[in-house]
Amino acid sequence: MAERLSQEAWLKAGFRALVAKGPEGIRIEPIARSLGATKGSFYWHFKDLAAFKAAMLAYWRDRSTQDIMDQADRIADPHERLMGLIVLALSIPEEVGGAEVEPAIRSWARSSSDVAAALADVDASRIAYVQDCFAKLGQTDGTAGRVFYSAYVGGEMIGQTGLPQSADLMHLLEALT
Amino acid sequence: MAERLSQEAWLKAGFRALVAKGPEGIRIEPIARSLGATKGSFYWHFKDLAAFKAAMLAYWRDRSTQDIMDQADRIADPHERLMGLIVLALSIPEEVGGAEVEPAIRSWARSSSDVAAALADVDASRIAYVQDCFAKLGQTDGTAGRVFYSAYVGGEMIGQTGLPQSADLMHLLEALT
DNA sequence: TTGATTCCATACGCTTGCGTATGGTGCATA
DNA sequence: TATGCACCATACGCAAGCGTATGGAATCAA
Repeated sequence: MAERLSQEAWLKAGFRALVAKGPEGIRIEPIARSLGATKGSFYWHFKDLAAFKAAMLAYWRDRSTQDIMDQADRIADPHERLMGLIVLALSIPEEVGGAEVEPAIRSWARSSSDVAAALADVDASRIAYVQDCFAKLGQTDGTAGRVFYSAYVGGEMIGQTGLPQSADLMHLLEALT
Repeated sequence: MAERLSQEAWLKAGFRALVAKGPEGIRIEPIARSLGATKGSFYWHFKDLAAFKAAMLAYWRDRSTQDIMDQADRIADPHERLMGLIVLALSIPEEVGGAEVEPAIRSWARSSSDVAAALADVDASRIAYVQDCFAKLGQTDGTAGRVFYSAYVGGEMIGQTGLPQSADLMHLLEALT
């Protein structure tokens, strides 16, 4: 733990703290200790705590929206695409904190309007994307996408993970089409 | 704001702080200021911060589980009961903080294992109750209850409130039966 | 080798909140 | 009216974290 640290190493440690302790866990000195470093390193890489949090948000946003949709876009059939979306969304790589990150960010959004705004954007674009898939399947009333995405988010929040959740979502997908 | 304060007044102020600022908003001195009082009053009514948080948790737990189910139990028809449950769950009285309290508690659970345990219990008993209603409607595979409750929780977290959310849940109820 | 640059540790002052100790005020009861 | 108790304010020491200032080690260039 004594080697040089990069910005990204700090950011990942920030997400680890966020997941483990919640938004109030994002504190400079405890994170520094978890890295075997001190504040000196932090203030070299980031201006202050606000800049660090903004960098975390940008880091998460870049990797959790467009990436997944780009992958899903390669699946032609809308029904298959929705099923693929479930798998993709539930298998977030561990390097950005795994599936626990998103509920943690959803918590964080409650105490930061910046995070709330970013999350609202992400939610809206995801819902639009899912709704578009449902529209191609003949569901035009506009509720199916929201309901399906709500079930996904709710499953995340009640601690359901992995196979059981994707099975439930598959079941819901059948019921909605 | 200069009159005598009760335990309940402190608890309600605690929930207001929780909703407004998140779990880290539950701090003695800021809450005291919001009440126009000082720590002296707090430490008369509560042993310390941990006891205060435990009291908040008990307060919420008592009012958000059994109460709603008792009311719903008075509706005989399972289908009508599920629809009534939606209305009841989405119209939490403002005196305990309104519909915002539950997402806030869900956030809080991420940083406190006590809260997480209480919330898991509440979720489990609600899912069991909803699933029982679905069972009476012929849904015996056990996923409908979880899916329906997930959609409810997800709608809460996405920031959907009031009429739109209940309309979506009604729609889902039709699709699942 | 020497100088410059990058990266980090240490030390300091400041603020905020926790918990305690102690004194004061108003209301009840005798 | 006097006395006791319930309720609260004030003041203190303590700990933790933020941001800054400054010096030192490592690395690369010239």
